[in-house]
Amino acid sequence: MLDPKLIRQDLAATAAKLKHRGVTLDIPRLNSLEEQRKTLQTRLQDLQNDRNVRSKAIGQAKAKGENVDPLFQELKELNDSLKLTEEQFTQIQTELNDLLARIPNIPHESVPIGKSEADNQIIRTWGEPRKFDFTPKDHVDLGEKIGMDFPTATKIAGARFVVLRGTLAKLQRALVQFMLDLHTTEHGYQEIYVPYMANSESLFGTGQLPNLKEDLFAINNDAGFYLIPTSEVSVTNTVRDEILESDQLPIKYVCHSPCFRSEAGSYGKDTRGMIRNHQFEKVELIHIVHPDKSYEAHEEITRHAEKVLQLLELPYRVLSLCTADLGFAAAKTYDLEVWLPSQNCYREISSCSNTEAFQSRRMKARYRDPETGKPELVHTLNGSGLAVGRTLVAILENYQDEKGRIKIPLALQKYIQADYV
RNA sequence: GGAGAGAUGGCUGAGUGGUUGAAAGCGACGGUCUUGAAAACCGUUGAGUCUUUACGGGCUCCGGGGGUUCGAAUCCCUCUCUCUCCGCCA
Repeated sequence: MLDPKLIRQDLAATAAKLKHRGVTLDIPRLNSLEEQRKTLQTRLQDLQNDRNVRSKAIGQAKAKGENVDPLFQELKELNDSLKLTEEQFTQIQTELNDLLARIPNIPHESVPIGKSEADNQIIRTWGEPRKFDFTPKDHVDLGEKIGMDFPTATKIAGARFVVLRGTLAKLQRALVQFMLDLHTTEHGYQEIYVPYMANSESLFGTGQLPNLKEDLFAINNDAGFYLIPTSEVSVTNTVRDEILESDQLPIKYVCHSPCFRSEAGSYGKDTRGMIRNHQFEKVELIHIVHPDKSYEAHEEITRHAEKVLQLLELPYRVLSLCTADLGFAAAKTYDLEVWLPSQNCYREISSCSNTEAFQSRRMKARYRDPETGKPELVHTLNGSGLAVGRTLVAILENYQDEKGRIKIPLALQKYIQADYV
């Protein structure tokens, strides 16, 4: 959520910045709603004040044993107009809030302006794509021979699921273990385990609701749970409605979880293999930081995700997403893209975003400023470190030999006692 | 699943219709005292929001939502959560 003050006081400039994201604000409507809100709220509060004062007077008069009947009559009339004003105010306020809740974050000034993903900016490239003296197979061809089973997954659940058996299942587990160990021992994260279902307040807090509801799996029960599309939802919401002491910051969590995405709207896209499944494993990095430190933290979290790829010796590049490609909550995002030989291109394997106060405002996640003693919004960041399913894909494809065997990366050999899968 | 008890400020905990945003204690902060510290004493100490250049003033909030009433932390309905006992169970 944007600061409502921007809508009130700086609407034109805000609209101009959002225009780069391809979002057009309905300025006349916002202005009109805001004007009505102000009028109604002032009127409502005056009426409430009037009611409070008079009601107190009744209490005092009664205590003295005076006749209070005339006072009753006045208040009954006042209450009628109060009720009416209250209804009008609530309606306008709801309308305005619904509108505000659907406005995405404002891109940071360092974000490249662009019209599509083609305008994303390459920040750096690491490693050299391997030269093959044979035609590299894709992860599906490689995987099917060693325990990657799509037909069985389809039977159990449907399309966009996978069954992994034997060493392949173990390889995925080794990747999780490796990433968690790296981030907890080398990068100073605290490991955290969280629910894989979340309520709508949490999904609203991180920005998946109301706009991105289509991407979620809803649980069909009274509690109104959703399966988490990323543990960012659960982990970031640990600080929802909290006022943290400033010495608690920064908070750095690492969390392994499955992620569930409906992939509505991506029909026909990456239908083959493990690239885009309804369920996948991810190790997520979360920072809760002082607002002055969030861009520093953004570089740090990105480096931490990169480190995983470096240790696995997987070639990758870092992109700064342009204004048109930014996610709803993000002010700035670096995507990490890993080299996939079968596709002869780089594919997203991590996304590291600074949401600034966008999520914390929705969540009321604050820290106490030691100078003023006042609560202020924290900044929140999230980054995949990494998407485990896609890392598995990258390893299969980059570490294959001519016979279709997969060499185990050096960094994983302490987790998996084999040279090859 | 059955029976019961609860949910109040950073914490403990009073408050069952009328100057109660809320006693008291603890904690925290500031001050006095002290060479310094402790103790003691005095004072301050919730959040959100609206309005205002500012000073200030107002409104809302006692788990969430709804209702009764001139007036609700207090009464009613409902939901959520917590605790105790029983049953079941990874």
